[in-house]
Amino acid sequence: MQKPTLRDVAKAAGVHAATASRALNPETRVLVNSETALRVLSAAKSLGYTPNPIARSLKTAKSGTIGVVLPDLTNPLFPPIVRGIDDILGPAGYSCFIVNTDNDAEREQAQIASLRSRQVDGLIVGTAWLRHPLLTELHEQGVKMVLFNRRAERLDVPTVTPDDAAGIALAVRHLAELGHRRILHLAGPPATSTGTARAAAFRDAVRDLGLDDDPALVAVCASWTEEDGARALRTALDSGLRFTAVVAGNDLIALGAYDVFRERDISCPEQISVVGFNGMPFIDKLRPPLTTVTIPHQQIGREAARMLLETLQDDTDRPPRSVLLPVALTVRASTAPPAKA
Amino acid sequence: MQKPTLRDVAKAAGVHAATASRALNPETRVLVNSETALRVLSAAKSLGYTPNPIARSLKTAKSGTIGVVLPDLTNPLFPPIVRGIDDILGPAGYSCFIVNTDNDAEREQAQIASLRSRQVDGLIVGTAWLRHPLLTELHEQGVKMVLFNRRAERLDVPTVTPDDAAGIALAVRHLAELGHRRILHLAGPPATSTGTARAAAFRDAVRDLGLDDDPALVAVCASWTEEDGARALRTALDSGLRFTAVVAGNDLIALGAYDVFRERDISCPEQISVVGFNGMPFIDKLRPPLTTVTIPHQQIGREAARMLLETLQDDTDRPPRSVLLPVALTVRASTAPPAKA
DNA sequence: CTGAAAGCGCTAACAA
DNA sequence: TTGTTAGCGCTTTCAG
Repeated sequence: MQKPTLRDVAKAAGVHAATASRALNPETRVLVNSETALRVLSAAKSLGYTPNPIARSLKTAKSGTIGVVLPDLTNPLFPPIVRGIDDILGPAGYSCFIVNTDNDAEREQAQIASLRSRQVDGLIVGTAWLRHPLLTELHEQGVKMVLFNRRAERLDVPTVTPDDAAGIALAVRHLAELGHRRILHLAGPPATSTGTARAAAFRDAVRDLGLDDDPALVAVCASWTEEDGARALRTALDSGLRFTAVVAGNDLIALGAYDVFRERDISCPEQISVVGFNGMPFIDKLRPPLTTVTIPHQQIGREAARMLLETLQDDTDRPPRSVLLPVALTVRASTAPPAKA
Repeated sequence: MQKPTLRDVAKAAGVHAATASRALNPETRVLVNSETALRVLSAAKSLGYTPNPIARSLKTAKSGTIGVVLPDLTNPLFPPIVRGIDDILGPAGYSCFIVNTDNDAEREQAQIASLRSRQVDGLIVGTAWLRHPLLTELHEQGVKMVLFNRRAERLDVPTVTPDDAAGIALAVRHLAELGHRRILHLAGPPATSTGTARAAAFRDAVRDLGLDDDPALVAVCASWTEEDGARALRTALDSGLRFTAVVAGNDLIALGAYDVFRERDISCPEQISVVGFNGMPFIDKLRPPLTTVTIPHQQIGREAARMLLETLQDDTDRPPRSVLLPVALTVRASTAPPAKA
């Protein structure tokens, strides 16, 4: 037995396919006699009819699918965000394609091309660079999109990010209150908004609190990874720079710091304190449990999804609003007062 | 300017749409004069033509999409598997929809229904229960699927799992060699193949090695979570049961054990050793770093994807083969010789 | 080897 | 309020 089609339902209800279509679609149901509609609905139910979204898409030029563009799903930051996205998009009738760019521009281009060829209705993008020609071009072509986590310059699209500045301020204040005066910032790549925003916020906080404002106390990591975090910290240590605490650009960089501590027999927090950023799952179980700035992962996903839905809904090109989500400092055992020198 | 269609390409190449279609499709290209084909190809390239998979799907009744069914993407076990799946399916021209069931039968049914309505060509399922009426029914309806991680009874579909028995044997032998004789197994739910297989393997290993074979030394967890792992361990401890080591059904259960150790000031590995299962990301950074049975996550995904592709290819209902992937014991600091009593 | 024609399942004018 | 008609973009017989 074949899967029943709209025509089968129509025949069973004794109406034309068009009428059945109208009756089945909540939007257009008002156009149809309610008795007829009921007849169609019950016919559909008894046949076990489910509409074929492919056929609908072909007609309407809307696929009911969304592309989610990530650097790497394997980064524990993203799964909760993806869940958040799905929590909103699923009930709204959309499904997601997830692609990984591995921070590679070419791969990103290919992946997004593939998404577009699948006729996704919109994009939720977590891979933005400050300068991002590809995204700019897509936006100019009218591709609907929302950015999350990172922003892009000169790209007027809705954006959902954690409150980077507030988070860093919390971290620095916490360390200052513990008595630290020389704090190293392991900054993320300056090509990302999160990298620059957090670094800027760090300098601001240091000045506001009257701590040692030494430019050497900002070390830049080439990527948001353990490896590059470790590398930057090693360089700082080797240069003879003195500091008693580290504010890492994110949790992975903080993990890189942990690796260096182990290599060099530095005890944390006794010799050096560390604060992370993001509140990745399971970092409460590390050795030592990581003090970090917790961001609302799921909520970032939900908010981004909601904004995309809005964007898809009204065609009015009203100025995109952007959202800063509140963060909180979660104090654990990786921070303590500095050792009395 | 509109996106170019096949007809545009055909017109530009001075041929009929049908010919263009044949030329563009590698499968049918042989049917067409190679000069003509070249003309079509170059026309396509210069117009920037990309085929519309929706239209193709409508005609061919194949969507080029696959459904991936997980308990919860947020469980760190799954992202690497999903990457593995994608690594194979992407280049083969497929895209994935990922759904989360949250171990809820109703939700699973709804999610799979949604996948089917999107006309997915096949399913890669990581949520199998030993008795799984829904999957059985789908299989009877001819839905193509591959199971991974967990198996289902009386369901003749290809399956990719880690070698549970070998892994548990490695874990038990390791502990035995350290000198442990009374080992507690925190078993996963017996409704899952992994739960029963690992528990059975545990009893076998204990007997083979001549360790204390006390039935009380297998405690069953209600789910594969930290909470239920902790709960089971607390009960065992409260009952006065004596043991010097724990083989956890998986890493999350092992994490639950860690929580109990902290609650009760039990030091690991000095008082109790622990071995996990799965080799989740980041467990090397726990306190203490977890000794665990490492499974080849990405490879599980890749293998499952490959098997699904095979299944989709030949319609011959040849008996499904199943694959056991090799595992390895990764020894870290959560295991040590038992304290001299 | 290529063209003509039909149709996948649905929706959106337009007419009645 | 309902039916008629046409067509989304592609593939696939069937002729030629």
